[in-house]
Amino acid sequence: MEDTILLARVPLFTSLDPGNLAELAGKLVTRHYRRGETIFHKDDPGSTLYIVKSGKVKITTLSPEGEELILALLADGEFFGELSLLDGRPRSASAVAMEETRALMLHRDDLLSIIAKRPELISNIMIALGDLVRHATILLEDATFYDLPARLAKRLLELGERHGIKTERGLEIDLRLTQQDLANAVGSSREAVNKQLSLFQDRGLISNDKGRFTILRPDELRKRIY
Amino acid sequence: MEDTILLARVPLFTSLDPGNLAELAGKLVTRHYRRGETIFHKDDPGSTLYIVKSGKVKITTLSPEGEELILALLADGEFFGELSLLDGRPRSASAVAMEETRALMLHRDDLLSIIAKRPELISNIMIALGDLVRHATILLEDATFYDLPARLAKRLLELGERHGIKTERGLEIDLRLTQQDLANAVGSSREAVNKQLSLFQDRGLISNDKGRFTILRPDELRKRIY
DNA sequence: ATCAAGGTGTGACCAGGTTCACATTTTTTG
DNA sequence: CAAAAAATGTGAACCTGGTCACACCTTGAT
Repeated sequence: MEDTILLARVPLFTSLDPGNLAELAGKLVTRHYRRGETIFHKDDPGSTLYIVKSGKVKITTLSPEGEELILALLADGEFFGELSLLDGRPRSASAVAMEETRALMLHRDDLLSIIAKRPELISNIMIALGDLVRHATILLEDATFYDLPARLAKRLLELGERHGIKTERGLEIDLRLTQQDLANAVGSSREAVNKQLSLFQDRGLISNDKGRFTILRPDELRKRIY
Repeated sequence: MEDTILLARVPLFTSLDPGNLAELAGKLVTRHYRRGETIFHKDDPGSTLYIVKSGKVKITTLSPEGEELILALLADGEFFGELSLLDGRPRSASAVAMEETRALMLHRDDLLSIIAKRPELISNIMIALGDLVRHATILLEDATFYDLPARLAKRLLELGERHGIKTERGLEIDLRLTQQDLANAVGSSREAVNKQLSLFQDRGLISNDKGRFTILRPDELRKRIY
């Protein structure tokens, strides 16, 4: 079963052996989402964890006026929704499919029953929650300490590390991102991001082909961060 | 033992019975910190959780240029340092005593041995970590969506809820805060905060007596948030 | 009680970024 | 494939906050 292979690559489940993985895989259901479809809404109750099989998902919150803030961008092999599963509180953010997406759903009870068998899992879970705290803290630091060029450079580099594919030309970010998406990911306006991207492009630091960015000179981009 | 009484009020340990609490209390050591003393530094390794017995503690990070960002302000009965204890990674922020402070120290192994006896604790722990994620996310939303007057009003109201003492005049925040502290807590400059505080004061929303703020009209302050 | 260090109040100036307003191009979908 | 919807590029005007520069208070140490 291919799901077993996917699960084996999920950091949460590294400590499981093939038998556990197969058992776990047996409990999972795959769901499909269309481009733009909301997987769950902020403030909804929910106790499911999702593992992306294919496609891309953004984790977002909205301001009172409806502006979007992107907290994370996820691709296959990555998971989300763990927070509400673990602490039992409502969703802290929304999850939206950015393209046709398939995801495995894991329910709280199924996770708990695996934990009962393999308590070592708890340490992976702590690390996963810790990552959420640490990531959110870094985003906050970025927002308060850095100006737009720095934040944009930093975010592009992070996306390159997380979603990058090495090509002859550089590191291609394997996501289709609009300028509005990028603006929502750095907490700025679409226009300002457009102008800053043009500057980066003019200087040959990045290139863009129909929403796919390539980082041409990571070293130069990194210099813009301070 | 008075420590047992303190422990009983810590949310992490609500599910423990008096026997467990007494046993736990036996393992704890009290440490003293002077005003301004650093309890731990960001990026240090560390696996201790601290419970404030008396005094006030701020949790901070620094920008490359040395500007401070205050992530949280803690008073007695509150705990900090749980993140590194739980995920084993270095400290994600620093902790500094804002005044003469006493805190109980709990080591990872001691917590683990209690968990082994009372596994229900794990759910409290998940909630504690979840709170960290949710709090950091809200700070990020504030930073990206709200302007200075709104952030300042919001932070003052939050401090009132968390550290407030009801008096005849209003809700007094039981912390001595400089304008610089407040600026660091809302990600702004000391001067801008000074001016905005003056406006709030002129309109009778708050008052300040030697670093102790009182919220006189919470309803009016709340209106400034949008 | 004195003086240094730290905190506060305030104005002038400046800059990064927002908002608005379009023209143009690209992508999606019926 | 055509029309509609989204996304991009760019300039002008505005404005919130940051920085700088001081004067004036408080507070804390000795």
